[in-house]
Amino acid sequence: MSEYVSEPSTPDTELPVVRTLAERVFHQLQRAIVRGELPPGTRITEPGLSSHYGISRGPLREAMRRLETYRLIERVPHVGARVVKLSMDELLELFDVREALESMAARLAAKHMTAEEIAGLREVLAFHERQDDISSAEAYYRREGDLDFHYRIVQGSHNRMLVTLLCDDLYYLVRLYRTQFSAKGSRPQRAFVEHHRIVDAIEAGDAELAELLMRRHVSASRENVAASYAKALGDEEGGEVSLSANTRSEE
Amino acid sequence: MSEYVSEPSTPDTELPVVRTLAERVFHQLQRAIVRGELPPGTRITEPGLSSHYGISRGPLREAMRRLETYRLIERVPHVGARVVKLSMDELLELFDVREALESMAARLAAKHMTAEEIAGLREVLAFHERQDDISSAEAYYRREGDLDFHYRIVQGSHNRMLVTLLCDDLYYLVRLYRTQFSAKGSRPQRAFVEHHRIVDAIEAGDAELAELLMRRHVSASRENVAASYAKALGDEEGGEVSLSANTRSEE
DNA sequence: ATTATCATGATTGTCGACAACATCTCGGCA
DNA sequence: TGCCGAGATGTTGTCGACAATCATGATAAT
Repeated sequence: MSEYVSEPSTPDTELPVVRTLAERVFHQLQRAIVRGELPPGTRITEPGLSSHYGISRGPLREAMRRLETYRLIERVPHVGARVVKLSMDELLELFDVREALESMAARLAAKHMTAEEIAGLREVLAFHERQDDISSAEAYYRREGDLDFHYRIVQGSHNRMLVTLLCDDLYYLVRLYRTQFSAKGSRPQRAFVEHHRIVDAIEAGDAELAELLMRRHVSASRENVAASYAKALGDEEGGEVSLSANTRSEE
Repeated sequence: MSEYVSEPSTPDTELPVVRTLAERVFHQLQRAIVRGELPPGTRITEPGLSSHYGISRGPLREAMRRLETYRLIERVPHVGARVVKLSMDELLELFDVREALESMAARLAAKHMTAEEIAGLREVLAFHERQDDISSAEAYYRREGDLDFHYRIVQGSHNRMLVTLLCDDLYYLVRLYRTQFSAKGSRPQRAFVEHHRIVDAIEAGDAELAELLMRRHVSASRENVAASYAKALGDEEGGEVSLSANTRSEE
């Protein structure tokens, strides 16, 4: 996990120099949650974690507060905190938000993206295709790369608020949903085609088209997830569907 | 300020029972910042505020963390915190984000809004018009009511994530921008017409139209602000434009 | 047997103090 | 005179302890 494939110069999230204990334990907890090491619904207790990480409750509370802002945990005053429990409804809601924000990002990217950024974007795409040809089973990297693709477009919007919202606030939630619902990438071919068309539109500076295509792209992903879920729900004859339904969010 | 006009049953933000010191001082600081009592760029020092509010630094730090997540203050490790400094660039970025999210909200509202919610929306509109006829100078209430209009549509989307993002996270930033740039409401007639058409589309269940109209509505507001700013900038012949330029964000 | 009440335990909220760090000031030196 | 560095000062980061609150389980009354 920590070793990336290191091909198209991974976005390199600036490797933030951790200057404080709270930051360090925050990143550790964040990774643990996103990876599923702390399953959803797990009760988070301050004395427990502070002793586990060997720090005081002060920095730990700060870390938990930051986790709360990322919506990775939920806190109730005087009661405690739990790792966020994900529902299919909320996943679909997240798709709607992404559809709105990422289509806007694509629109702005078509206007503001530099030639270098577009080149980097094509590089990512080419790498994905190679990766897919070689070992199609290695869905993990593809998924990460998928996020990379969207990540770069958002960056290309040159809208700092948009970047913060999508890449900082919602990014980890998306990743959590993927591990949650054990997304098995499917229909990669179609996704690749859509990706290429989006880049084409961006390169052509066609803001409206880029926006429309990104919108369809996210929407199609949403419908795919919803359909898979409905099918899984039908297979269990109205019974409760296990959380790790065979949904696909190839992004 | 604290007494509202109390006409169309103000959205009544559930009046959250403050269960902890940190929450209380958080709300106090939030109000102080949004109202401009703590001007932008003001240095926030923990000992100062903790003694001012008569509480310890612990709860105060928690309040400041929450303010940071609302982007009302900016913190740098080991250095300190300041009330956020607003630039015109960031205001325009915020408009782009709002355009994306609120148009999506209007789309969803057209699908999911109940008859009661639509009736409440019309009530707000009617109240605004009355208010406008009587005392057009009382821009403050109109502006608040304006936010109320958008607020209700977002609520009508029935998308909790969208509601949280717009009403909880970005709401206070929008209010801060308004006090910042001393928005003097203009072109209220046109805004009213646009508001009515949006409600019509929602009532008709026309999602695409509602989305398009809301998008134009926010976009027009954005362009209005940008134009006012450009004009003010021209009036000063390239000189530095005062922060409280005569921009209008009546939306 | 069921429900209400209360004691117990654990967890969160709050506090004050100490340590680490950054900034500012002032003196020395080229 | 201007620049650099050491010390002083204030702020933030961290810690441990105490108080307030909530969940749990046992006990007793109906």
